[in-house]
Amino acid sequence: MARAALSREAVVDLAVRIVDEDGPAALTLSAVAARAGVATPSLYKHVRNLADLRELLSARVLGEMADHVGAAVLGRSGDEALRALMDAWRSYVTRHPGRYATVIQAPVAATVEPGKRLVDIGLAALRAYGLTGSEAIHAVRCLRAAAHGFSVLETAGGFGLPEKLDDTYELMFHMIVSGLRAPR
Amino acid sequence: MARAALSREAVVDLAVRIVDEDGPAALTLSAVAARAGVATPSLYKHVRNLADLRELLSARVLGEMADHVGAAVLGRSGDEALRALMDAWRSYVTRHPGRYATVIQAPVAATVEPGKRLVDIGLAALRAYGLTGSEAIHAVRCLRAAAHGFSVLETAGGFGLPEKLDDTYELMFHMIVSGLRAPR
DNA sequence: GCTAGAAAGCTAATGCTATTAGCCGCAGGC
DNA sequence: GCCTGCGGCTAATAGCATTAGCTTTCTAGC
Repeated sequence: MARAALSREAVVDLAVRIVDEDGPAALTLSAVAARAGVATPSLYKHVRNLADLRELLSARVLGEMADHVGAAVLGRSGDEALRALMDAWRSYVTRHPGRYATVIQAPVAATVEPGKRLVDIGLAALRAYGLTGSEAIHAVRCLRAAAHGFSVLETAGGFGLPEKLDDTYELMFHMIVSGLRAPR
Repeated sequence: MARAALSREAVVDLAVRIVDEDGPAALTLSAVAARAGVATPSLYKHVRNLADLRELLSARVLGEMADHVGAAVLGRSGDEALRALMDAWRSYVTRHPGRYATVIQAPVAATVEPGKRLVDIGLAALRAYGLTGSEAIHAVRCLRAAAHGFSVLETAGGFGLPEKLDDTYELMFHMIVSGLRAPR
């Protein structure tokens, strides 16, 4: 191999920093090249094109989220596990809004693997609720929808009303738990 | 006035058609100009720049959504009103995924007015639940988070699992109603 | 130690995009 | 009938992604 100054992984690292610092709109190959101290076309030796980089970045971020959320749920069960899952999701998005925004507008292709992991983590968190098969899948989807919807609300500024988002979060969590407990 | 072939409104009309047909990424001033049968710089007579057009488009779409959702809720109350609100939100997004995707990645500035209207509609839909002041705001936020989260799930393909999204939707609605009824 | 080849960089060039500057013609008010 | 401004135009600039083809440099095999 020639000078291994750059690599596929290193390029994604730089992309992460860019979306962290300047938001997803700032993710251009020029910006990455500038940070790498390299001419723009050189990046094509590591990445197919900009769309490819975006996919790799999404996969990376979703993988990180799965790690973070998975670690939080580990060793807990019942309401506590559910709480840990939602809290972890929220805290990841709060800490890395730029990364999360990238994933949202991502193509689905590269994110299926970490996506499945997140589904499994959700299923594990819900184990104590005694949901079977499809019912569990629907519940996990609701968790995902709630977590995502709330995250967008929080990072977008939530209509700018003075009410505390923490309280909204509590209500949402209450809705989820009530819905899981109450018979249909 | 000279030939009023084009106008601010007409430009936004064309933008709507573009995101409908080719998605939000296809919204460029070139594309709009091509549809208008006009040179690209001519658009600057009607619109400040691309960002401005995106803002106008977001405002338009969110206004449409408020109309659609508002009409659905009108004359209903209780669970029925809530149901109508969520159904209308979902159906709008399903019918116009491109428009909705545009709003998501919008700046907040131009969307505050229709956003407030949507909040008011939500408050009206929840009137029968006897929520006071801040509690009602939190509930509306939860509705918005749920509707948005589910919409993204639905338009993005929802992990590709075989379970019917209609059933997920029912569970989510059940969660909301349970949470609103059950005491905290 | 030498050399062949590939990996990883480079420059040049193309084409698309937004955006600005400045020009021209027509319509309506005086 | 003239003047003004609106709404179009062309030309030009600059940033971006992407491709082609060249060069350098390291490494592996001998």
